[in-house]
Amino acid sequence: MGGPAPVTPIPRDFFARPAVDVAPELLGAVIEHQAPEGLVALRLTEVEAYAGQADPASHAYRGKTRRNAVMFGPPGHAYVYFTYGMHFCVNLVCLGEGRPDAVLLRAGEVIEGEALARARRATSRRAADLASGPARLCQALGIDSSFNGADVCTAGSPLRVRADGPRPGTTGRSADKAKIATGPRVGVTAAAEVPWRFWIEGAPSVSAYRPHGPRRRKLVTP
DNA sequence: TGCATGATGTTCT
DNA sequence: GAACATCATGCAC
Repeated sequence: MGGPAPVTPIPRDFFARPAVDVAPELLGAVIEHQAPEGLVALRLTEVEAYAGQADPASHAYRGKTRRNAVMFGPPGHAYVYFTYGMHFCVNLVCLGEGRPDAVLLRAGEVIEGEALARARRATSRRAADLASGPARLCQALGIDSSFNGADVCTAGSPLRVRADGPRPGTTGRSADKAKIATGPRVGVTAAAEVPWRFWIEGAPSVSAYRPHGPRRRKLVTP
């Protein structure tokens, strides 16, 4: 008795749809990681949809590989990948049944466990920067490759996603009332014209879109 | 305040 | 061998 409050994750059916439909509805939802050292929960403020094998920017575009195998599995699981030699990013698998849609979690605001999130991200001075970016979000939550394939729809799972219920006594910003904006995805060159990035208008944790120029390769003269 | 660049390793061609 | 769904830093103004 008197244990932690029961957690009701979002039902798996919610994810059994195209990522483009799921992504905007995930804004305002809460992802939380119950680690041995504590709990960190954050409200999602920025996501991107990746439309499986029809989307040139998707990791699943070229078919199933060892890395993206989780995307081809059942919906409601986490697809965690390692990139740029030092960062993790996390997606939530949608559709399923061999249709590898996914939603990339790009940013969120910490609503529980801020002390732990700050400890994990010593470089962040501002609270809004704790999970402002896909790799920062993973770092704040303590997500690494061991969470690849984790089920986020099970109450007992250390990593789960729940809808943001009404929160009496707070400002209660929710996706229902907040304005949702859309735009091009960040850091992808393929299908750059598709506005499949969704964020909560005005959320301080959302990083501004940087139309960064082409990355100049290191000039190597053999 | 804003941009240019190095760090660093896995994956795929 | 090259690309990569990035981040933090350093320097110019």
